[in-house]
Parts: sequence; C-alpha cells; structure tokens
Amino acid sequence: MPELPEVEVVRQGLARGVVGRTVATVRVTRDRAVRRHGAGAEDFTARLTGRTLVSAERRGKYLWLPLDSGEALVGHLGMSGQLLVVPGAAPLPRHLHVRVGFDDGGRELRFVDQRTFGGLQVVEGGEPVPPLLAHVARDPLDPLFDDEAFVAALRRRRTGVKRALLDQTLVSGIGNIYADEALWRARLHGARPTELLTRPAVRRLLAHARDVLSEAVRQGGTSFDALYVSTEGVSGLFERSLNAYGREGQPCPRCGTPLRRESFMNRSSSSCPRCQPRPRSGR
DNA sequence: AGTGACGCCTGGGAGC
DNA sequence: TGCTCCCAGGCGTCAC
Repeated sequence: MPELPEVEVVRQGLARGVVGRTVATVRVTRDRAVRRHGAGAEDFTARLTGRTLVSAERRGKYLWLPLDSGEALVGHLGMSGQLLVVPGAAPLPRHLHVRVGFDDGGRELRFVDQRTFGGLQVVEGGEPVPPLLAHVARDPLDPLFDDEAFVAALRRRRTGVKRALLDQTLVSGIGNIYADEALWRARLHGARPTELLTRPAVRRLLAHARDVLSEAVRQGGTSFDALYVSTEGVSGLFERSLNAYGREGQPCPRCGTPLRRESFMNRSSSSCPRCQPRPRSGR
C-alpha cells in the first residue's frame, strides 16, 4: 500500500527515468484509470502528447510531473498503483491501463493498477503545486512543513489521534502502516483524544512519524506483496523494520506483550496493549 | 466548518 | 473442488 515512502521512491524513479523527455504516444486501455480527468481519455491523451516532462514532484501521496505547457500530469497510486519505466518490448502485465511512449524511443512509462483506486489526470498548473492539490497538507518531510502549526492544529481537533494522522488535510503522506508505526514509537493509542494531548506529546509523535517515514524511504518503502514496487519493479525492504503494523499476536519488540488488533475506521490497527494503553473514552 | 460514514475495486485466502 | 464471504484501504462525496 503506497504511502509517502513508497510514493517518494517512485518519484525518484520518475525523476531519473522520464523527466526531460518528450511524450510521443499515449495509449489509455482502461478509461477508469483516467476517470479523474473529467474531459475524458481522448482529451487526456491530447494534452500529454508532444509535451516535455519538466520535473517530478510529490506532496503526501500525490505525484505530479509539470509539463512544458503549464499543465501537469498528476498521479495517485491508490491502493495498488504502479508507475513503471520499462522497455516498450517488455511483456504487458495484467492491469496495464496507460502507456506513455517518448520521442527518443527509450523506455516507456506504464501505469499498472490492480484495484484501480489510483489514476492519472492532466490538470492546470504544476508549480509550485497544482490547484487541484491545494487541499493536501504539506508532509513531514517537506522543508516548509510548519511543526508548531501542526501541533496547534492537531490539538484543536476533536477526534482520535490516529484519525488525525490519517487526515491528509492536516498532515499528508501517512497511511495505516506508518500511522500504526508512529503511534507505537510514541507509545500512544490511536483512540487518544487529540484535544487532550500535550504539546510535547504531539511534538514527539511528529518526530517519530518523520523518523519512520524517512527510514522507510531509505529502505525503498514497504512491500507486502507485488503490489508496491519502484519504477524499476523492485520491492522495498522496510517490512522487516515494522514494529506494530500487521504483527498482531506477535510480541511487542519493546516489552514482549503480544500485540493486539482492533477494528477501527473500517480498517485494522495493531498496537501494544501495555505500551499503548487504550484511553478510558476514545475515538 | 468540522466530523465521520460510505462506496469504489480486485485478488487472495479462509471457511464450508 | 468450487462456491461465497471477508479483507486489504486511500480518498472523494455526502449527510449531519
């Protein structure tokens, strides 16, 4: 499941593999993959063809490639999306939805997505950020992320701290995996009410989130299965560094207590019953 | 305005 | 063996 680290690894691959190149051909073989492009697949193709990709940017889990037209190719990987840079003659995988060829005849860009929660679209504006993505907060690895504004905003919320971490308008890039990991490191239960957390506690949580995200980037992200891979098709290695996510029933690496699993927000959370006690009343 | 529930998707695995 | 059900979950939309 691509979250910030996985998306960042893909962004780096796009920067190496497609930036500076000019689009020659676009083939959309599944309209759903470009459903966010309101004007349709033909318009998507027309706006991309002949354009040069200027750079590769990311905010949270969104990627975008500014074009020399002033527009930008925006991508989101959803649950299972892949952006691959491969030779055009490479075998065509199942769930291949979009192919972008370049005028230099080199490797092509492919969008592959099993569950099609992700997608591509061409939108106006790319620098510094497309207006479409204005609602997405900066992420903790963004040099302009405002720590104290985040601490204040989180404490103004009246919700559980895990919900807050997953709210992309408050802080972006964190999904279920890294939320569980950051909470484990901070020894906080996800249902702890945000308005009752002290400023130092929120600062510690943010520092842990930042740490786990950057460590995961260095490990190439987390790959549970073949659904997440880099643009080169390589799996990430961070799974072996997970302390909480997906480890229910196994001993807490800190205290040895078996980790618990709870259903929460229609998703599963795992945490340590001893290190992360459940609040008396929580969300 | 802030908060939270819902639906979109597919494949793999469990259970019968 | 083959069927059904459940689960993974990011995010836009909508109701309150």
